[in-house]
Amino acid sequence: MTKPRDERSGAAGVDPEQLWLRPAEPRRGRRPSFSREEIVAAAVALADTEGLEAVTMRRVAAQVGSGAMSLYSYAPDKETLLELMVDHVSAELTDTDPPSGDWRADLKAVAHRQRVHMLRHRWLPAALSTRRVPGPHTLAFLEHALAVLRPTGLDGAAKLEVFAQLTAFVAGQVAYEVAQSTAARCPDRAAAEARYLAAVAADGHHPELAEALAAPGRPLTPEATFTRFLDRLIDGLDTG
Amino acid sequence: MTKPRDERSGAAGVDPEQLWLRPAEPRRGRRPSFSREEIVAAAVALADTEGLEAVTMRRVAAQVGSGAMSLYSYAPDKETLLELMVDHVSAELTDTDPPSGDWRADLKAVAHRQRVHMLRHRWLPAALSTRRVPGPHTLAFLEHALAVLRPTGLDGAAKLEVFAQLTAFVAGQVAYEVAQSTAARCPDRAAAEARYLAAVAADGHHPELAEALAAPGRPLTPEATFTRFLDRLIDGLDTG
DNA sequence: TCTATTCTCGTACACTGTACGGAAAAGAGG
DNA sequence: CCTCTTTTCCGTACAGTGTACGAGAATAGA
Repeated sequence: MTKPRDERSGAAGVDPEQLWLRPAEPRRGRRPSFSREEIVAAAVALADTEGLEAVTMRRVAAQVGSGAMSLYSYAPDKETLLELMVDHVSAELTDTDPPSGDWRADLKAVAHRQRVHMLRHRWLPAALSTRRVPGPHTLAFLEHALAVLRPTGLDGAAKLEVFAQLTAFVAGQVAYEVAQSTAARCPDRAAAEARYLAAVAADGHHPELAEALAAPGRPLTPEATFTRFLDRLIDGLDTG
Repeated sequence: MTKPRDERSGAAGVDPEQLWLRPAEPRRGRRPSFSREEIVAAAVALADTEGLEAVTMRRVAAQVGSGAMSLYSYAPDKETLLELMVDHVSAELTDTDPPSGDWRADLKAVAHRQRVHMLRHRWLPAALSTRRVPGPHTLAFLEHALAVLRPTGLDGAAKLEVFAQLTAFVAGQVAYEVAQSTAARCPDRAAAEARYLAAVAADGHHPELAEALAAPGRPLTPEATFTRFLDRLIDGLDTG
């Protein structure tokens, strides 16, 4: 990792006008051998199957059959490639029904779509955790969410805030859910952790933990927990 | 980055029993020149002032005045050092009053403490996003949270779930809040983004966005938004 | 003093993002 | 046709990463 970019430690990112409102075609010079779409799709495929840490410039390039440095003709840096990836998969969210009028139900549906979307692309919560400029597909989905929120009568800033916070909420829940499920996939690690917690509970200084581990209750499905939290959150939202 | 560890791609992490329940002292061989506490504190200081990406083995070592490889006598790898950092700062959360009996108020106080804690250590949301085994300080705070939840009558698994989800919620909100504030610190970037959004809004395909930007309403403070969401979440929680 | 054990840390290696610059390809103008 | 300009392609190089290895230093028990 090296960042000899001129940017000083403040914020990063590329001019969104140059990125998303591209000047179409320069019609001069060598024709590109690849498309941005193709490269971003390869990066997404890599992240989907092997995780975000497998997305390196060299591996993406190998996937599309180019040299590593060629990618820099399509995205100015890796950070931007990640932004493109996020917007690329957001295209899966843009086939939306018009709002039904019951904004709470519609908003819950929005959140559920986001959840299954993030579960399909498990790297999304991590990729969303840094600030990004919304691309066209993200904006299309935002447009839908704003339409859903229209009956609330909230003002502009409040509607945007609700959408952002809801997305952060879903990302947090999915990140936790994904962490849980990958931890459970490794039984000896899980067993070691259980032994450790049992040892802590047995030391006498953690009576509440001891009791919680002793009386576990029936196991909860992540989806049910998500739905319960989400319902509480949205049912309680003030209108106007 | 290289991970020639024997672990196969499944899960990572170190045996928590060996990590947290350490055998005290071996009383043989060369005496350690540093303490784990000292090293972890240096890493935390680095993360607090320069961000998580400044926490490299070499920089931490330089901070405590050792060679980079010496750190591996105190933590088996960087991942573990991060776990130690998380638990280290969690010590700031362990001076808790006993539950008042009003569990909703107590739980809101827990979340607010977590929020200011994460705002003090802005790298925490990112560090928490991967699965970690709770260390002693984290367990002490968990013990408090479980005590707070006692009046709810929830079973063990449900109480643990509520705590985990609440933590994920707070982390998500704080991550968003931090991203917002660092973006606002760079005025030309913010202006470029505003121009971009205005251009999108003006294209006629985003009427809701156009209206939201045109009627912004008065600006919201992050804390007020957090409180509103949190209250809705907790007031709506079912009891047992 | 010898030996076992532990910590210290210089060196080395595989890997990262990316600056640089030359070569290749394509259109425009002669 | 040749050039000029512009754009893409990509090999090479470099600074910086986590960490394996192993030689040396320090300490405790024999």
